Amino acid sequence: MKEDDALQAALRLAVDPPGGVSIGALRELARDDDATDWDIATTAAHLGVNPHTLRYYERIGLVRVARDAAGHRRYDAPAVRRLVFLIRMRTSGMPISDLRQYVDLVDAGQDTVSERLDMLLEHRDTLRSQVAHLQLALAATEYKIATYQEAPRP
Amino acid sequence: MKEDDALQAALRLAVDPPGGVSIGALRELARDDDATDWDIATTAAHLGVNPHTLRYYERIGLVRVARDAAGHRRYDAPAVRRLVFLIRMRTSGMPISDLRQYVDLVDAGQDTVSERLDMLLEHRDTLRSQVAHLQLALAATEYKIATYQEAPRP
DNA sequence: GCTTGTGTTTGAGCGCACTCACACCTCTAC
DNA sequence: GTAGAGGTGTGAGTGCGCTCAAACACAAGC
Repeated sequence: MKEDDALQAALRLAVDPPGGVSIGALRELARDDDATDWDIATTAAHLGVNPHTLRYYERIGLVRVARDAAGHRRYDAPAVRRLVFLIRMRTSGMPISDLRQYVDLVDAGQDTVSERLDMLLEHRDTLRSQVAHLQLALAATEYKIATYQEAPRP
Repeated sequence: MKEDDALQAALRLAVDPPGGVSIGALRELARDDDATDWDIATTAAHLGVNPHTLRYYERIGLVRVARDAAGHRRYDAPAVRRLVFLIRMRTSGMPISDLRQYVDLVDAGQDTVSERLDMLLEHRDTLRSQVAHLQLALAATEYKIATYQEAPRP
């Protein structure tokens, strides 16, 4: 029981991150601005990815992107929102094949909602065990750091 | 001082993962049994990796492993402990090149302790921001799950 | 009008971390 | 003594997710 409290405390502390994701960018993205209309370089910069990656994602069918008169990509708010979601899933470990499957389900309409939900539930479980694994590694690393710091030669 | 107690507690508790690594195996590994003397298949099974991976790690110089009369690898407790450390670092995102560097420092003796410490500190920061990132993704996923679950068509 | 900058498509290339194929070896059990 | 399971070293192959190269198009500024 007090074991449990200590765990909670340890986890809460381990979670508190100096140097995480750019909050400003997230806020700006969440603003859901209907005036959003970015070129590929701007979009890539805001999302923190390579422009090549955005073209690649379009090429493999993860997003459809509008073009201007010159044939250049224009990213509006819905496109950016989808990309934010996709990139978040990707960078948290979901493979591209699953993302393909997911967007195919979305495109297939409302009757695929339960399948999508299943995918999300599964990804949630994956995320949870990833977090647990990383926290174990973090604790082990901190332990080793402590042994190095307290005794010059352990 | 209470830092230290918390660390001990965190370590002990963080080792207890819901849906994570095999506890039995960890306990067995932690037993630091001087009688440990496994063949490659047993070792791989306990560590949850492919035997090929263990040969690969040896090939690239991450570990040195003793042989029996037939030339077959025998993994004793120190070898297993090093592998546990290496695999933990790897599966928490440290690239092989960094592991190479780290073991080279270890092999170079005591005067490299501060460099090793720096590497560990850096990896700790990486781990912390990884955890933060995953928790953000987890929150986003749970939010989406909630929207799917509470309203049939959001 | 020509350079510079930014974009386009498509196919090819890359880096990482394994993972496998192959040819050979060495026990054990029958 | 021979089959079969499990090992060995080494070079090659694989899968993933980008990332780049090449050849071309347009638009603005000097």
